[in-house]
Amino acid sequence: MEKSAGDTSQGRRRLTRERVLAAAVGVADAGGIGALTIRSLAQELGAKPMSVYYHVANKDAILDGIVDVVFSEIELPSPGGDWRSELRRRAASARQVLRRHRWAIGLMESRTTPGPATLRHHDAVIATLRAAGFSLEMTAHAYALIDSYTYGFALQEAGLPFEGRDTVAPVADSIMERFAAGDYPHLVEMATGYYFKTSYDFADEFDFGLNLILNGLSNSLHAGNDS
Amino acid sequence: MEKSAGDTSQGRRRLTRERVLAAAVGVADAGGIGALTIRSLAQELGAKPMSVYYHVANKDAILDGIVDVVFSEIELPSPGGDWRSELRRRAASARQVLRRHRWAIGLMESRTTPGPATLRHHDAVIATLRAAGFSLEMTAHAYALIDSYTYGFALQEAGLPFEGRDTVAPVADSIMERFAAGDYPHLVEMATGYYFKTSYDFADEFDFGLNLILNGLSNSLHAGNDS
DNA sequence: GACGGTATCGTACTTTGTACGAAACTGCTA
DNA sequence: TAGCAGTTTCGTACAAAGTACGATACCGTC
Repeated sequence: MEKSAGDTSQGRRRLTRERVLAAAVGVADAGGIGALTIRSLAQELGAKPMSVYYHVANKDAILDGIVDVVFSEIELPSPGGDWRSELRRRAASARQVLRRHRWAIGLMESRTTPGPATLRHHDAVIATLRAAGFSLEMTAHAYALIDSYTYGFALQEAGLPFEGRDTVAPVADSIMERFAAGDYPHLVEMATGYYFKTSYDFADEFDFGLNLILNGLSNSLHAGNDS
Repeated sequence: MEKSAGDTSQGRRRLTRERVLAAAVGVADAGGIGALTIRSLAQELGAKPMSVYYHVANKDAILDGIVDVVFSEIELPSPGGDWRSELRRRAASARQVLRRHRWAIGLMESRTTPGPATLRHHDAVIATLRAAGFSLEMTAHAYALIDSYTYGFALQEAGLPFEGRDTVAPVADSIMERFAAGDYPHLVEMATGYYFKTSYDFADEFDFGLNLILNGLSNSLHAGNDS
């Protein structure tokens, strides 16, 4: 009749909202968002399904919660430093985090109640832009632009059937079969002539676009106009 | 004993994959993707649940299918015309379509098997870039950039708790309560000083970013280098 | 050692996807 | 016209998942 010993795999100590959310992130990371059920979550926590409901209102609250957890993992830009490198750093961090938690980007659409980490994140980005000298209007423009690009890139990455270098080729063949009819000639050209080269990694595209955007914003900033 | 008369609301004629998918889009548009169940879909079609399974393998196939339907609604750019206006047109169309079907953007993450309309769409964009004189490498860059921005913008729009002008103010108050503590000062500054003005419409941000991107790409094209 | 709040859990109901096979329908041939 | 072979629709039933409700176990305090 020992107390709090002999756990299966996970810790058996008291549940908390934080532990619940952390476990939920773990389950989603491991098996996709579809694998995240109250029952699987409870098992991960070494508890019974209904126990998690003491710490979380319902599954929607869990989804809101883990989105906020994901945001909390993104490095914040600091309004003091050079705005371009700060924003570059946070964009790179955001992309890495969203890569680590592929399911997150698909969740962001449906969650309209941002958590504290999410708000803090947005606040820091706006602060950085304002400190750099952007007007309110230009800050809105820049903010929408940068975030759209960052999350959009992550969205595309999440939809790719392969990941990184070397995993492209195996997938290529099965995909190419569907193109046998000769439709989509330009897609085929890009695929065979560029994408399917083993040296290609879609992730490398990120920097090109980000640089172009930051350069454009820098010009707008110094020119002082908005278009 | 009349034949094929006296329907309730929807047509009672034979089901087809197309009708099933169209009805699915309708249900999702009306009540969100969460409202799309086999049973609700069957009711919309004036049929019984199991009947749809003759035309569609399972629910996942329906999700794949309606994503492709959404893509089919986006205007294609034509490789002949001015590439900037062509891409602007298709970007605007894409945004409108994704606004009409808010649920679609959240679905794109999980669907890794693109349908014919999706492939045709991508093919047309690539064709336009190639026709404009972009190299394979630059086409890849431009493509990733433009699409990331377009879909990312739609993703952000979908997550907004309000829509368009005039609907901002009502939501503003309830949101502001959460900021009472004084955290997020820059977010508050943007909100009160800019976003919550009744003249503000987030949708207007789209053109600014798109112009900046197209200008940047145009420069890269004429300069002939990649960075 | 009794007690009141805190935390966990057992049971059971509802919703949803869908397997399985039967029934209804359709066009065609004898 | 009757029968037949697909083709299409549907009835029944079960498993997985969210969660309401109330009971039980735990835990620090007097």
